Amino acid sequence: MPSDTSQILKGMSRTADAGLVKERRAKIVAGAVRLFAEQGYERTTVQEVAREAGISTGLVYQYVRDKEDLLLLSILDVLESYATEIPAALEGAEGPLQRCRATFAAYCRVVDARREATLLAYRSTYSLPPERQRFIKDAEQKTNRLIGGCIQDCIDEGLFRPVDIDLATYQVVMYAHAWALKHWHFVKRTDLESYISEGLDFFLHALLTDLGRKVP
Amino acid sequence: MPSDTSQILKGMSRTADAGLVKERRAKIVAGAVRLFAEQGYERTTVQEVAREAGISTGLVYQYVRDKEDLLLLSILDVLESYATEIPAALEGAEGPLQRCRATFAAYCRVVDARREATLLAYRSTYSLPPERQRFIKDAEQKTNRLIGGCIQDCIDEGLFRPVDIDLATYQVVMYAHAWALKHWHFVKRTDLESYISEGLDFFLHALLTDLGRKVP
Amino acid sequence: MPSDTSQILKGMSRTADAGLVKERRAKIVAGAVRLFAEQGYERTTVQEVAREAGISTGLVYQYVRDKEDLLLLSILDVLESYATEIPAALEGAEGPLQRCRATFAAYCRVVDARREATLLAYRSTYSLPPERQRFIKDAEQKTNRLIGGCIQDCIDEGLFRPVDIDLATYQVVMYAHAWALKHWHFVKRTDLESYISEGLDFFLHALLTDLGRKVP
Amino acid sequence: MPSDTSQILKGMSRTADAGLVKERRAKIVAGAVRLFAEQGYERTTVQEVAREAGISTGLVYQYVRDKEDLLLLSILDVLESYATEIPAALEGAEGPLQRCRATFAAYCRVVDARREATLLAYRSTYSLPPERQRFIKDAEQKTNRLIGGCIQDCIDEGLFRPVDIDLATYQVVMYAHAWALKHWHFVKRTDLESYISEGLDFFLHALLTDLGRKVP
DNA sequence: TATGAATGAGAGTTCATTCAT
DNA sequence: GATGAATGAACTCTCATTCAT
Repeated sequence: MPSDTSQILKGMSRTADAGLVKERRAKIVAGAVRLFAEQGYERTTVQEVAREAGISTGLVYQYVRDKEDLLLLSILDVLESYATEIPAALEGAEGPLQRCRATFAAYCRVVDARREATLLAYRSTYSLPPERQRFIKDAEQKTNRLIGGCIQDCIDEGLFRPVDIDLATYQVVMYAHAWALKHWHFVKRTDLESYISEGLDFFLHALLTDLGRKVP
Repeated sequence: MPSDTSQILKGMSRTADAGLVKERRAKIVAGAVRLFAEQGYERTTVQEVAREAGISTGLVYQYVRDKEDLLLLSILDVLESYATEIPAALEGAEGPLQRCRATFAAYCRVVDARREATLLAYRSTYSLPPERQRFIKDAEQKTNRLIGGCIQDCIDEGLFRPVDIDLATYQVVMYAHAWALKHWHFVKRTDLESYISEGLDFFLHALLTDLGRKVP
Repeated sequence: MPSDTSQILKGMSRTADAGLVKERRAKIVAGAVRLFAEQGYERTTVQEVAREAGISTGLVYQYVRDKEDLLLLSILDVLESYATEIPAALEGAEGPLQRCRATFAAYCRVVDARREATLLAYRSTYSLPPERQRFIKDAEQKTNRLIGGCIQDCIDEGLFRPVDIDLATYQVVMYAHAWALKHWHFVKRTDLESYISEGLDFFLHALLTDLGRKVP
Repeated sequence: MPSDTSQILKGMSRTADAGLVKERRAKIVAGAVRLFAEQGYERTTVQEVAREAGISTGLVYQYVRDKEDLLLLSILDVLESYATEIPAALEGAEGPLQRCRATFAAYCRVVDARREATLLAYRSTYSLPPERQRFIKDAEQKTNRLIGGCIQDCIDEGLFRPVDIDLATYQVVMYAHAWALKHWHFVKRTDLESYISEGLDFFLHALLTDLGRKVP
C-alpha cells in the first residue's frame, strides 16, 4: 500500500487504542464491502453497516469519519487483497515465464475470490472525491507493477516480443477483471480454471517469440 | 436493439404526440447522460436533469415514468450508438481480416466518442432492477455478435487459429472498454490511434495462423 | 334547489352559452361523481375527470372555477336527485300515513340508487370551505322538510304521537343514509325491500298511536 | 379489538423499546386525530402531525411506517375508546332493560366525547386499503355486539318485541353516530342529554311490548 | 466507550392550474 | 371555443450525522 495510507486511516478514527481500532474497523469494513457490493454504495445505509458489524450506528463514527470513508476503506480492502495474494502466489515459481503464468493465474483467482468487491471498486470509486480516487488508482498501479515486472523479465530474456509493457500489463489486468465484470456471461460458458488457461494461451500466443516450444 | 425496446419505451411516457416524445426524450436523455456520467446516477437530481434540458421538473415525468427510466434510457442510448456505428464502420471493408480490423478500430472509436457514457453503463447498470439489467446485457450481446461474426469468418478462412469465439470476442470488447475504464491511465501514455494499432497488433499476434505475411 | 344556487353556478363558468354550459357541466359532473365516489375527492385528478367526460383538461376550467367547484357540483347533484325523486314518489299516495310510508321508502330507494354518491357527500363535504358546506346543508334541509311535513301531518291527524318533528325526521334520514353508510354490512344480511319494510315497521311502532289497526 | 391488532401495530415501528413506542405513538396519534378531524386526512401534512406532537418529521417514521398507518392508528383509537367506555358504563346497571338504556346513553356520550374523531372515522376509512378497512369494520362490529347482546336479553325476557337484532342494533348505532354526523344541526336545537332521552323514548316505543309500565 | 433516539435537509414525484396555439 | 403541454409548489419519506445518556 502507498506509504501514506496509514496517514489517511489515522485521521479517520476518534479512538485511541490502535489495536481495537484495527480490529473493529476490519469488522466494519467486512460488512460494508458485502453490503456495498450487494446493494450499491448509495443504497446502503450506515445503519445497515452498523447492524451487519453488530454495533450501534453511533459507534461506526468512532472508527470512520464519514460514510465516504467507509467506501474508501472498502475499496482499499479489495486492492490490498490483490497486493497481498499475488506475491504470495509467486512463491516457488521459478523462471520469468513461470512467474508470469503464476501471476496471471493468481490475479484471476483473487478477482474470483473477491468478485463482488472488485465490482464495487469499479462502480463506486467515482463516488469519492478526486483526491481519494487518485489514492485508489495509485494502489491499483502498485499491483500492476508486479505484473509489468514479470513481463519485462520475459522480454529481457528474449521469451516475449518487445511489446509495450504498459499495454501488455493491462491486457492481463483487464482479462482478470473481465472475470468479474462479465461474470454474468462467463458463468454460463466456462469455469475459472478454463478461463485462466484459455486466457493464458491467448496471452502467450500474442507475446511469445518461440511458440512451438513454450506454450504447451 | 432487442425487438421489444419500443414496447418498454412506449410505456414510459404520458404524452401522446410521438414526434414530440422522441425529440424531447432525446434532449432529456442527452442531459441525463452527461450529468449521470459526471456526477453519478444517485448524486444527480431530477431537477438538475430538467434544468439541463431546459424544462421544468414536472415535465420530465411526462416523458419518463421514473428517475430509473431515465437511467435505462441513458444506458440504452450508449449501447444504441455502438449498435449503429460499428456496422457503419464496416462499410467498404473487404475480406474477413479487413472487416475484423475495422470492427476492432470502430469499437474503440465509439467508446472514445462516448467515453463518459460507457463508464456510466459500467457503473450504474446495477442500479436497475434485474429484469432491466438483463435487457441491457442483451443489447450488449447484440454488438458482441457483430464482433464474433468477424472472428468466426477469419477462422473459417483459416486466417485465425480455431480459438473460442466467445473469449476472443471479449478480448476485443474489453480492450475497447478499457480505453474508457482506464482512460485516466492511458491518456498520459498514448493516444487513441496508437492504442488501436497496438491493440490490433496484440490481438492479431494472438490469433493469426501465418504471422509473417499478414500483420505488418 | 335553494334560490341562490343558480347564482353560485353562474359564477363558475367562463362560457356564455347557457345551454351548452348546462349540458357540458352535467357530463363533467356525472364523471366527477363517479370518480370521486370511487377513489375519493383528493385522490381524483382533474385530468381524470376531463378524460372521463371526454374533453380536455383545460376545458374543464371553462365550466368550473376550481376543483373544489367540481366537488360542490357533485354533492349538489346528489342532493338534487333527492329533492327531485322523493316528491315524485309521493304522487298518487293518499292520506298522511300513506305519504309518510311512501316518503320513507322513496328516500331509501334514492339512497340506494345513488349509494356511492351519498357516501361522497358524507366523506367530502368537509373538504369545502365553510360557506359552501352551509350551502350543502341547506340543500339537505330542504329534503328533510319534505319528510318533516309528512310526519307533522300524521301527528295533526292523531295518527302519530306528538313527538319532536326534527328528531323523528332524522330517524328517517339516518335510516335511509345507513343503507349507504353501512351497506358493506347490510348487503350480507338483507335486501333493499326488506330493509325498507323492517325500517318502516320499527318507525311506525315508535310513532303510531294505535298500533293494532295501522301497522299490519 | 380483534386479536391481531398488536400484530399490525408491531410491524409499524422501527424502534425497539416497547414502552417508548407506546407512549410516543399515543402522543403522535393524539395530535393526528385532532388534525385529521379538523382539516381532513389528505389536507394534513406529516410535518404538521410532527409539530403537533413536538417532534421532528423524521421521528414520526420511527413509530409509524406510513402516513396511512397514522390514519389507521387514529381511527382505531376512536373505536377503541368505544370498546372501552361502553362496557365501563354498564357497571352497576341491573336488569336487561337498565343495561339497554345504559348502553344507549353510553354510546351517545362516547360519540359526544369523541365527536370529531368519530367524523374522522366516517370520512377517512375509505382512504385506507380494503384490508385495513375490513380491520376497522371488524373493530366496529365488536362494539355492535355489545349492543346486540342487550337487546337480545330484553327480547328473551319478553320486554322487547322479537325484532331483528341486527337492525335494532344499527338503530342505536346510527342514532349515536348521528349526534356526530349531524351535530351542526342538533347543536342548534337540543343538548346531549335531551338527545339521549328523546332517542331512548323513540327506541323503546318501537320495541317495548308493554309500553304503559316501562317507558315512564 | 457505547447506544440509538432524534434531527432536518433534501430527494422523487404529483397535480391543480395556466396559456400559447 | 378547445387543446394538452408546461409549470412549480408542495408533499411524503429517507438517512447521514449528532448527542444526551
